[in-house]
Amino acid sequence: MVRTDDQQLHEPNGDPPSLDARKAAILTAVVTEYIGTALPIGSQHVADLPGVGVSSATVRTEMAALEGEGYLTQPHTSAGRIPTDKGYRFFVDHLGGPGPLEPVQRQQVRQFFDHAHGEIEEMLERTSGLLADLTDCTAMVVGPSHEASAIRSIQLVGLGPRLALLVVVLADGAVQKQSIELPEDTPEERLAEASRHLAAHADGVSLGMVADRAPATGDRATDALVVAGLSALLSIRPGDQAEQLFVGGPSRLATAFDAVETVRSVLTILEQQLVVVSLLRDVLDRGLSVAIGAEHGFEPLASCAIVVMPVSVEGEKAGTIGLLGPTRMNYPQALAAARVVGERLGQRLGESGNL
Amino acid sequence: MVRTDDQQLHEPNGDPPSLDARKAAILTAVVTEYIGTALPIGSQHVADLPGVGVSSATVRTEMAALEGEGYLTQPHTSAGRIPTDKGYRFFVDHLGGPGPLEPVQRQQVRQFFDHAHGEIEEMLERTSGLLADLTDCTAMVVGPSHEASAIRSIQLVGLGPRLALLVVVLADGAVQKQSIELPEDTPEERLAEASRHLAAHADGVSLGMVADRAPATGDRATDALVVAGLSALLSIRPGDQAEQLFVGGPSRLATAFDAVETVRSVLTILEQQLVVVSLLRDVLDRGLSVAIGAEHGFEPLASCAIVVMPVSVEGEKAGTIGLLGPTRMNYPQALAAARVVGERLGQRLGESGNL
DNA sequence: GTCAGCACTCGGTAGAGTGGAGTGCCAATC
DNA sequence: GATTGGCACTCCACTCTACCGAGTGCTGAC
Repeated sequence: MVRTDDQQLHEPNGDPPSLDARKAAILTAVVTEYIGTALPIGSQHVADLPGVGVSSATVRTEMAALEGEGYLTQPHTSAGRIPTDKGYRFFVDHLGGPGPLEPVQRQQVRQFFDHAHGEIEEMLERTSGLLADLTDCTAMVVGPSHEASAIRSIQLVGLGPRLALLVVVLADGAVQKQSIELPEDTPEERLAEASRHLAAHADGVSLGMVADRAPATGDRATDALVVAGLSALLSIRPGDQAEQLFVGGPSRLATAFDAVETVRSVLTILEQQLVVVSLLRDVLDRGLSVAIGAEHGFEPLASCAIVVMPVSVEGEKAGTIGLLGPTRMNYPQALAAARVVGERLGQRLGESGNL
Repeated sequence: MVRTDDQQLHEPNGDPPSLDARKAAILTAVVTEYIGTALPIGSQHVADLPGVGVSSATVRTEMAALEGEGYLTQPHTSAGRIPTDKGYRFFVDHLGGPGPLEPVQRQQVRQFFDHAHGEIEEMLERTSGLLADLTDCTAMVVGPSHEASAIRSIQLVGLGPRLALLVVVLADGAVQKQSIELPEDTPEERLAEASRHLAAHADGVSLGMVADRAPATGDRATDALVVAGLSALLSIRPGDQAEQLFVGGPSRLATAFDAVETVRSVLTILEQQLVVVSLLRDVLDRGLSVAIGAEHGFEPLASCAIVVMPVSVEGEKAGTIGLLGPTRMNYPQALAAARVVGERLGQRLGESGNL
């Protein structure tokens, strides 16, 4: 396992690979073919490929070596080779970044964002669908955290005799709300008055920075209302749950895996919003853009790979894009789609959101 | 297929069944057992059950008759019987309405609604999860249509130099929004002025009833803004899409079906919000609370059954609950859970929403 | 009408045989 | 010394067969 470090990686993995050109070419060929066919790749098959100018016997020798070094494995003797997680890792690390997208897909993305409009949540939801379409993977889109977004408007709206709604509009276009119970027969004016006080106190302040005490208003009943509003306001940002998750195309999982049990367990994970969001964050925090198999350290997803791509608006982090597929997913395509969609989404959020 | 009509059904099916008590008991036994085991049920197995006081030979005769009448079928000769859609239909029609829920589950529902609070959308989302937990089916919750809900507050909030957000608060606690492009350098006061005019025009009016023309304000720039706001307001209710759909526990599908292809196709359906919502409405419109197999006339879900339950607040329709599972789903349990959760949800919406 | 008994059917499983894809190794070649 | 064609070997996937057992339909007795 110990090996000399003769190569710089943009995604170091603790065990920097050192493969000569031919081994690299063969490994790449196996990965590419396996991604396409999902069938073990034999030496003859590789030798037949253009770019590999050696006989199958030579390929066999090299493949045996690659297996010894942990890049390839055999489902059984006398079968072809399939890549290990380490093999995929090498492949991904040597892609040289995400490639370009197919022209048709470029067009699809352009068209999508040209017609995207209106609500931010709806757009994020539809973006997850777009990504799923582009990549045939399940897509995850994490919306921007509203923690740092300034409050643009804050208002108490009466809904019934004992019920009001605190409505907060943020600078990024998000609207948050929280219901508040009222003492019987609170007059409309008192709601308006409390609204004004809350606005004076919190307008322009970022959601995460709102002080938990407001100056007194002079009227005791109004003060009570302001306190209630403030506590509702503070409850809007319950730590981690701030980010919304949109999952697109979960049905693709059933295409990717043929064991129904695998599908079930992965779907179960996807139902847990918090787990998914923190998993994505975790991968990003470790500086990875791809997590393959066991790399993300999350056992139930050991047969999956995850592609993550931060979405940023004018340099500021404004969300995350994720793609979930089998370890034999089409990495170049997934990375390209994630990059392009991420960029366009960031632009779009910048146009409309203004963080 | 033509048969005499000697029995009233609360869910007529075009071909009212007439089975003597013993046939009915045997059919019910087969359905119940098959729901539990997912294995074909043999005559011996049925004869062993308490309540069926005849020998397996007699059961065989009856089962052959039931098969002839289309209630049962055999996967192959020399296998036990499994119910047909018609068999399930008979079973469901003769349940005598949804039964009671298990005490543990009752407790679970009570606890859930005691702790439910805050945002309506979040509660509906979590309700779908609750239903999935209770029934082991995929749950669908359709939120109330906001068409008839009165506007309580309408406001234009400036987000950037060329962008504003129209925020509409409805009496049922829903908040709708739509972004509006502004002419360069629209002053805050003009937004406020336009907000006031919009409010005067639309406040108290139900979302579906807003007139598409507002009286002039006297100022041309403000008028333009009001017109823009009004058109945004009208675009908020794009016909069918008004209802929000929350899907809970799609992973249960992977438990229910062992063919990954079935799972994939059903998941694909669930991704199409519009299709699901109108499917549920369609079933309800036909006066059914259960649609089995081909009954809903939707080919891709031929191996599924759907349980629907309207949610009403003070007699007004305020949403729909749906359960999706295999035709061999546990109907009594599903119906019971749907009824109880539907009732509690209606109450809850009544408390907080005030339609 | 009910039931025990019986012959029959047919799916599922286990075991044997076969074909083929792919491997590892080796000796010949460049 | 690297490369390659040749060859023996392995082992999966598939087929065929036999067989067990669950379950059926039928029949004749009660």
